[in-house]
Amino acid sequence: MPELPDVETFRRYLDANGLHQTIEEVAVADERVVKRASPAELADYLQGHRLERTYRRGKHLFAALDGEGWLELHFGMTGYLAYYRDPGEAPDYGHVRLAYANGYQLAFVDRRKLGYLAPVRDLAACLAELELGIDALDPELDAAAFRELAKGRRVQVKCWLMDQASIAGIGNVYSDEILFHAGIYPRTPLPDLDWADLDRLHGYMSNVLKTATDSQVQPGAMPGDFLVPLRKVDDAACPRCGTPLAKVKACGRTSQYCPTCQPTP
DNA sequence: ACATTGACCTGAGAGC
DNA sequence: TGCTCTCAGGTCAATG
Repeated sequence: MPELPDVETFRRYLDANGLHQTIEEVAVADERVVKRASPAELADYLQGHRLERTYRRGKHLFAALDGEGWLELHFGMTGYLAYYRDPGEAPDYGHVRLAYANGYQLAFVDRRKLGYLAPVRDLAACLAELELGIDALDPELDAAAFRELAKGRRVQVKCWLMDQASIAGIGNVYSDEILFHAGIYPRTPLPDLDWADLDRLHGYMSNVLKTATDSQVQPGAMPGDFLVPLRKVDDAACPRCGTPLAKVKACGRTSQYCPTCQPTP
């Protein structure tokens, strides 16, 4: 799940549920999802404090502690948050749990353990170290800035969209979605796109990411011309033209596309 | 520079 | 039913 729309949805979930309450206890069931600290250090870092506000850059989520410091949350491929009171509701694979003073728990759930939590003492330094580019939905990333970022790059367009150091937040699923709406074949070299192509791509990037976020990343709530709900459907047809969708490897990832709407150059 | 592959992890789903 | 195989929405390092 966790591309920009997913992480933005998690951010709103955390805003609605996990802020402004004192963390009484931190339980780490698997230390592999704790980075840059031992489980004891993380517990020490959080206990007695509150999370006060959130910040998201690309696929990375940060929660500010009261006083100094932040908590970083990265969701890997299978991570999400669960806030609950009844222990019977505790999800499987909740590798880290924050127990709040109000009796609720916030679990960091990650079946494959490719995500992590980490204490962050200096947010600016952390962002620099992660080498994250501008957030894909940052208002400053207008069409002109988008063209500027593409300048000089010779990668395939899908690789570029997924390059977190260039633009942060787009992964395999939403790069496919964006390229589908823009009518661009995923393996097209970036230099083959003209300004009109890049402007169109930029427009659909914003549009697709906002639309997916608005639908809270529920495939059933997305517009009828979205590919996301068709990802795991065998023999799916293009929602626009009915051509059977095809798959191709790009950037080492399986990419779904419509051979008619996204012709190979 | 760029593309590809394997590793990190582990479960879900397909095929036998 | 149970076993084996392949694949999965993210990154990173190593290799061509």
